[in-house]
Amino acid sequence: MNDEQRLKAAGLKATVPRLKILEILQAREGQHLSAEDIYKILLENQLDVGLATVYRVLTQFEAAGLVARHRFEDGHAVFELDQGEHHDHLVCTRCGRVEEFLDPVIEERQRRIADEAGFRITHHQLYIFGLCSDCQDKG
Amino acid sequence: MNDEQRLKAAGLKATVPRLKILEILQAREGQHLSAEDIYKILLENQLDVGLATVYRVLTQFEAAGLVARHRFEDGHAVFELDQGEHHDHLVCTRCGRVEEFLDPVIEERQRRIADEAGFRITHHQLYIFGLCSDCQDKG
DNA sequence: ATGATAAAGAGAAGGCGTCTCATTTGAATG
DNA sequence: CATTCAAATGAGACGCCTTCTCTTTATCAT
Ligand SMILES: [Mn+2]
Ligand SMILES: [Mn+2]
Ligand SMILES: [Zn+2]
Ligand SMILES: [Zn+2]
Repeated sequence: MNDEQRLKAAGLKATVPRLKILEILQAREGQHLSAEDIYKILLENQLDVGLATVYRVLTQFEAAGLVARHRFEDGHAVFELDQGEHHDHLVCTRCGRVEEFLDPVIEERQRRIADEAGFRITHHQLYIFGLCSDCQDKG
Repeated sequence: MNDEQRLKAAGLKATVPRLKILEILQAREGQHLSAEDIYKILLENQLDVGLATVYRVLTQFEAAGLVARHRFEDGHAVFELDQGEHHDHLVCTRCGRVEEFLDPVIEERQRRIADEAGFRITHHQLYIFGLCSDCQDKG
């Protein structure tokens, strides 16, 4: 399935901004990009896309399950492609380094906790903040 | 230890705004209040405190370990007294209901994950989002 | 190709939080 | 208790990320 088909499968028209943003996210898997980051990349590639469009498209992608939105410590959102395989994050509060992990035990426990509270889970966020090995040395 | 002593122990002068905000938080344990909420409560009590002061004090309280700051789904921060006993949250995305929980297994797993990645944990955030039992019925 | 409709671009507007600066307050001192 | 001065406050301006509004443009079914 190509990008155009992926968008249509999500109920979205295959427009130039959407295709380009999807392309950018695919080319940078593992990274966590802000809307502004993506906007700048578009401009660098001679693409006249409005910042508002970037925000709109990312929100639509999120609703369609194509991307995940995260709010690490500082408040402004970052995005990454959601390839079906969920993961959580370790974030260094000094240098911003991000490590990804997946712990089946934690995932299972969460389901159980929600179950006991009568909640039907839609999603969750687990961010572990701290200092990475490099930053522990640098004080 | 009374409130005045608690503030001084945290290296903060015992000022009227600080004492009142601490009092409000204590009177509403279990709730999660925004800066605006606290500001309104102060005004209702004939206390002329600026909103900027509320933000400043809450940030100082957070740094001193007196309160915990959370960012549930919508982005704006809420605060609660930090009584030493950490807990995490289940949040209903429809009605805003919040349930608190503490899972020793999850806590332990987090320490282990951080350890293996060489991170020194400072804190973490775990929010489970979904629909509470009431909201599942109402569609 | 044409038309109906969704989407985009530009910039204004919104909302939460922070900063600035003149004024007041706390608490240490005499 | 009066004095003193750094620390804290109040008011409002400001900043930043994000969303909204409105007109123009592009997509896609026919
Ligand atoms: Mn990630
Ligand atoms: Mn809580
Ligand atoms: Zn680091
Ligand atoms: Zn609910």
